[in-house]
Amino acid sequence: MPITSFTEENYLKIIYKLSAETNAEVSTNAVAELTQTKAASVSDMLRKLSDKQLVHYQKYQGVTLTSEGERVALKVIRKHRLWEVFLVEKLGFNWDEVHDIAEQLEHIDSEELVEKLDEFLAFPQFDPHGDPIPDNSGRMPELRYHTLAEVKEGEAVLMMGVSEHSAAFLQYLAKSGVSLGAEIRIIEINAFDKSLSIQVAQNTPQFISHEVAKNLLVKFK
Amino acid sequence: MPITSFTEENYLKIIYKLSAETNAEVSTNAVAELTQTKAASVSDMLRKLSDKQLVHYQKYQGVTLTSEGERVALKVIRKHRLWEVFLVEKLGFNWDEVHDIAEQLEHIDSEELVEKLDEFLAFPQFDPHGDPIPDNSGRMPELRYHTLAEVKEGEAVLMMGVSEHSAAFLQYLAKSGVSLGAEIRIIEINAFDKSLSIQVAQNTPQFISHEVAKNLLVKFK
DNA sequence: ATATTTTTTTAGATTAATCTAAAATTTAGT
DNA sequence: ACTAAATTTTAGATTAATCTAAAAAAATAT
Ligand SMILES: [Mn+2]
Ligand SMILES: [Mn+2]
Ligand SMILES: [Mn+2]
Ligand SMILES: [Mn+2]
Repeated sequence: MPITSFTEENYLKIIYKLSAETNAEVSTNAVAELTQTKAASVSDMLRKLSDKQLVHYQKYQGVTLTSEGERVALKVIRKHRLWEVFLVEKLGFNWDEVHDIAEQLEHIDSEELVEKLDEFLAFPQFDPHGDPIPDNSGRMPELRYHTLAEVKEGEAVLMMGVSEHSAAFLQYLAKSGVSLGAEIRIIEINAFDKSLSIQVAQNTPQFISHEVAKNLLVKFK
Repeated sequence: MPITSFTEENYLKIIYKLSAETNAEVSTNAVAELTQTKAASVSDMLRKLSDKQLVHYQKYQGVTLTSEGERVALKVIRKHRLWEVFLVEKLGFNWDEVHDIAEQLEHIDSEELVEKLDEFLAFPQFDPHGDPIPDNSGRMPELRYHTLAEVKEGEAVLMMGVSEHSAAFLQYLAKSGVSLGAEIRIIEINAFDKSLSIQVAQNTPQFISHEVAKNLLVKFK
């Protein structure tokens, strides 16, 4: 009954994300990697989404969303992030446990449900990972955060989000006391491997790798 | 990843319901009517469910659930009813608006989600239509309610549920002030067509048809 | 500029769930 | 007990989403 299948919605969401990262046409292989399918399957699906006017697609030239495709993608992302807030705020899940469940809930088809859920959650602006939640017309703030890897010695910033969403990474952060809104001060940066000593809130300083720092989104106070 | 598809789950739920009503083998046509498919499609699916050991099925002899099939069906019914409670109690939906949404939510696959939802709702025993919610091992109370059509003139009963779940019927009841727990007194029964005059709580008496009375589940005080 | 490598598309199958039309079986009516 | 009617199953297609292998196109490297 909905116009788009679960599968089509997942493709649109992935094309949206890749396209937002690069601001360019998305390659068949890039989509195949994220959908966990083969390039041949992606080619088939792109032709189909193109027939439905959800993507602009020229053979061998990559794919971008049409405005209708983007509208659908943003609706799915809105639902995904609202459900994540519900799971964490209301049901008590940890932020590393909600992704797979939200991956299912994002396809539930009911406008009224989304609007009532939004209201029940008091119209949250961000999901548990700091990602902005599109409003019901698809708008969301352009966030211009920095990564912790860009911050200089001695400076203090606020933790605003993550750019890596794996459970392993999120669990590691939780164990390290790094949560949304926490203050992080750079004590020292190792000149050799760019690893850092940081202080989270008033805790004792700890070491983190450059790799970790690159995936932490922060803003200056 | 789950062992059963949405489609298979819907078939199992329907076989469970038909089989609970009649205490006998369920016919192919009966399943076809509720799944909104053709008998040929049902035959195919029954063979498949039988291969998966979820139903006992002998060609031309009807179908019943195996204990594993019943376990799966009860899990789906548990989820359906818990989500309905959530939609009504937490999100403010009316009891006639929740069925189609729960029909989707019942297939979300996460044990932890169901258990946390149950806890969040304070372990409800009944859904918004008075139907009992199976516990996490599939047990639910055998309810021996009567229909309002069996009650005699002058007697008063408590409204406990409905056996018809259409939006039209539920909206009609809501407009008539008939909700779960309400006291209903039979003022008069028309000897010709068995229509009744009833008083709900302290409201002014009103007429309802025998057909309506047959679909109201009540218990004596 | 041509050859090699990489990427992408097409061709041809497969699986799940459905359909229509025809055949088989069961049930019901005399 | 037969015959007719109803029910159920099978045969053969169709659609969505996927795959592997082969062909085509684009990108890269000498
Ligand atoms: Mn998804
Ligand atoms: Mn998130
Ligand atoms: Mn369902
Ligand atoms: Mn219900």
